[in-house]
This record gives sequence, structure tokens and C-alpha cells, in this order.
Amino acid sequence: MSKSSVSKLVPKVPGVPGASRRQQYSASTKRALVDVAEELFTENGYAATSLDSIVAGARVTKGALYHHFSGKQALFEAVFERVEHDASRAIQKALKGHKDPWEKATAGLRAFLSVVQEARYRRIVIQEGPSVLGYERYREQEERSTFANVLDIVRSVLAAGQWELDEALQQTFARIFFGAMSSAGESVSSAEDPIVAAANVETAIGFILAGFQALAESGTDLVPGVTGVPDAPTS
Amino acid sequence: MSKSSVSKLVPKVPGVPGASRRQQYSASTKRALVDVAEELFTENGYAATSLDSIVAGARVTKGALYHHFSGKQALFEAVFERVEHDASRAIQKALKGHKDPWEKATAGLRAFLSVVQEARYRRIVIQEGPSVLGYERYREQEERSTFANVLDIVRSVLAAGQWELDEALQQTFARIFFGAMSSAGESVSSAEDPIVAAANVETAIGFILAGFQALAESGTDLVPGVTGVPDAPTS
DNA sequence: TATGCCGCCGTACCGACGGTATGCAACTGC
DNA sequence: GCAGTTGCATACCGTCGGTACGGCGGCATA
Repeated sequence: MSKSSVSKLVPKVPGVPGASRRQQYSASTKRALVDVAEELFTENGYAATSLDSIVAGARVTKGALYHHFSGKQALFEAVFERVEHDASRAIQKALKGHKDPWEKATAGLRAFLSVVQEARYRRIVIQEGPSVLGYERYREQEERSTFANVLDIVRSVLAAGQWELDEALQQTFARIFFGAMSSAGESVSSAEDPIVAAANVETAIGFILAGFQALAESGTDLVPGVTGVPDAPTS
Repeated sequence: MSKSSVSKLVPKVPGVPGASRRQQYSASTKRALVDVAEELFTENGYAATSLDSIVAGARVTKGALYHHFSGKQALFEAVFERVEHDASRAIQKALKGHKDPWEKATAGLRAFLSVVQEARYRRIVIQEGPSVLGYERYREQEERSTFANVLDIVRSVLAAGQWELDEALQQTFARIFFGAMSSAGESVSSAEDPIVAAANVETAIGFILAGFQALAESGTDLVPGVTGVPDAPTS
């Protein structure tokens, strides 16, 4: 398998019909490279995928690859951006129409759990993203897409609880939930029965949200814990 | 810098005084390899660290390396195990003496936040661990050390709330908290001011724990959410 | 003490991979 | 038609992980 998804040589870039013939061909090969790269990166990982195998799958040569991308990492980043973009779109779609923050959070949770079960998202974004791109670059990429969705949901929930938190603390909450759901999603996908595992995750997160609701109804305030977490040894 | 930590050629393995001269030499070089590897992996990452630079730092050759390890990945795994082991010990030490589950959780949280600020733990365990070892191997390594501590804490908290959950759900809670704290720790370390960032994390997690307490006092039960999260498209 | 053995490690080498330099052919604007 | 540019192929290089093999030296045995 895996050869079936390789795009045809015939240009078919319907998004840019006004482009010249040359530009259409160029966009077609570039797209073919990203397609094949996404497939192979997902299947074998970044390090185990050779550029030769990618260009062979796209039926071009390394000359074409290095014409469109500055190197292997840049190609990975193009794949990364597309996967992130698709994921973010899917989540946004699921959020649409929900007004109640708690329902919104539940819908977002389910959408995220669905996204995180895609092999390409787990492999490319969660597993290899931080390692290949470096954490800094990984973070700034992700903050413009999926993480932004999580942050949006978190803001809604916090606003529903009448808590007024500064920007940094909201970001912290979003980080926590994002990390929690990424890790949970990873374990869901590798579970024997992903269905019940996903249900467990939903139960657990739902329980945490229920705790938020309980605190909101009782009017409990946030107590800052400036108790001073010791910083790490400089080793 | 970085050359200062390279061990001397003279054997100095005080842990095994009964060993023969040969064995001492052997253990010394093996230890030197792991030391240098840990340092270089932490500083430059796995892929950007060549075996030549490692053996040069340890003042041996590749023959020695391949005598002690089956390859680069095995060497990384040795480093990984040691870093994980140290981290787990540090957390266990912090947990000692605490009887109240909530205090225990707070102490564990602080210990973890401290550990996760070590550059070697973030780089080797969190960032590159899943990518280099593969998620399966990463998980089984980690479940014997740091994750076990988190699971222990989670069990305590859940037991304090009188909730009787099955094993899978407890593991799910632990996964969630582990991922949350890993992600949070990563952002703490890369923050402009890690001190206040750590305080924010403590506040946020503390708030979630407060929600647990509120639910425990009100006797709220866990409602399983078998509402069926849709599984991913097979792409 | 002599000797055979084997653990420990050095040397030399290989194939594969990421990256680069260069050339050329096809398309485009004039 | 013609020069210039774009898009890509070909050939090549340096580096890296990994392997084959040899030898030196400690160590148990007679």
C-alpha cells in the first residue's frame, strides 16, 4: 500500500486556477512532496525516513525537494503546519454553536480526543514535533493553532466561574489541560480498547470540570501559591 | 566548559570494591560513556550528537562504545534510565513523611516541578524520550519510575475522596496529571521568569485539587461518560 | 612462573544519508 | 525569436552510525 495516495503527475491544483502553467506544475510537485512526506513521517518517523524515499514516492529527485524546501527539517515543518492546521479546523468546527461554556468544553474535549487519535497528529505533532523542531519553534507553531483552541475553551470556563485571572495564569491553565489531553490521547491510542479508554479520559476530565463547577457555585476564590517552588540544581 | 565533568582515567568505582581490576576499568569506561552522553544529549539533542564526539569526550573509541552498548539508541536508553531513576528518587524523597493525601500531593507537585526544571530531564525524558525510544518503550520505562510516583499520589487522593475506581480509571487520572505537569513544567522552564511561572502552575493544580476536595466533601459521585467519543478517521 | 584464554578496546573500513554544486530544458516576458 | 528565469535532474561530497577484525593485557590454571 501507501503508493495509492501519491498524487498523479497531472497538475490538479484547483485552488489557484488563475496561476500559470508553470506555477501549477510547481505547486503540484510541492504538494506531492508534502503528501508523501506526511505519509512516511507518520509511518516510520522522522529519523527513519530518508529523503530518497520521499522523492522516490513523489516521483521527483532531490533537486526538486531542495528547490522547494531548505532541507529535511523545513519539509517536516510544512507537514507539521498542515497537520496542525487541519486539527485546529476540526476542533473549531466542533466548538461552533455551543454557547454554554461547560458544553463547549465537553465538545472541545471530544473533538480533541478524536484528533489525537489520528496517527499523523500523534506522531508528527505530539511525539516528534518537540524533538525535531525544538521546543521553542514547536511552541510558537502550536500556539497559533490547536493550543489556541484549548486556550479559548479555558477562557470560557474560567469566565463562567467568575474568576478573573491574569493572562499568565490563563495560559497556565491552558497548558495544563493541553498537556493532560495530549498525554491522555496518546495513551488512548495505544490502549487495547481505545473506545473505553477514551470514555475513561472523558470521565476523568469531566470530573475535573465538575470540580470547577462546584467551586464556582460555592464562590471559592483562587489562592495563589507563591510558596516558592525550589528551582532546579544548576547541573 | 563541559570537559570538566569527564571522569579521570584512573578507576574509581567505589560502589564495587570487591570487583577485579579488569572489571573496575570496564565499569569506569562504561560510566564515562554514559556521563559524556548524558551531557551531550542534554546540550545538543540526540540527533545532533555524534558518537565520535561522545567517545572523544570519554577518551575512548567506538570499539569501546560498541563493546558496552549495542548502538546509539541503547546508549541513550542507559542515559534515559539513569535520569529517570534520579528523578524518581528525588520525588520519593519529597513524598516521605507526608501522611495527608493533599499535603502529599502538594509535596509531590513541587518535587516534580523541581525535577522538570532540570535540563537533562526535560530534554532526555520529556522531549526526546518518546521520539528516540518510540512511545511504547518510552512508556514502559517511565511507568517503572516517575509515572509510578504520580500514580501513587493519585491513588492517595482518590482514596481520600472515597471514590472507588477501577485500575484503568486510576491510570487515566495519573496519565492526565502526568501529562499536565510535564507540559506545565516545560513551559515553566522556558518562561521568562520561571519562579512566578512555577507559582502559577502550583496555583492552577492546587485549584484542581481544591475542586476534588469540594466534590469529596459534597459526596459527589463519578459519572462515567460512555457517551462515545468518535474514533478517528482511518486516514 | 609459564601459558592459554578471553574480556576489553583500538583501527580501519563500509554503506547510507543529508546536503550542495552545477547544468539544462522548458516556460515566460519582451 | 531571444534572453532571462524558473523548475528540476544529475553527480558528487562530508559525515555519521555501524561492523569486522586484530591485538594487548589481565586472569585463572597447571
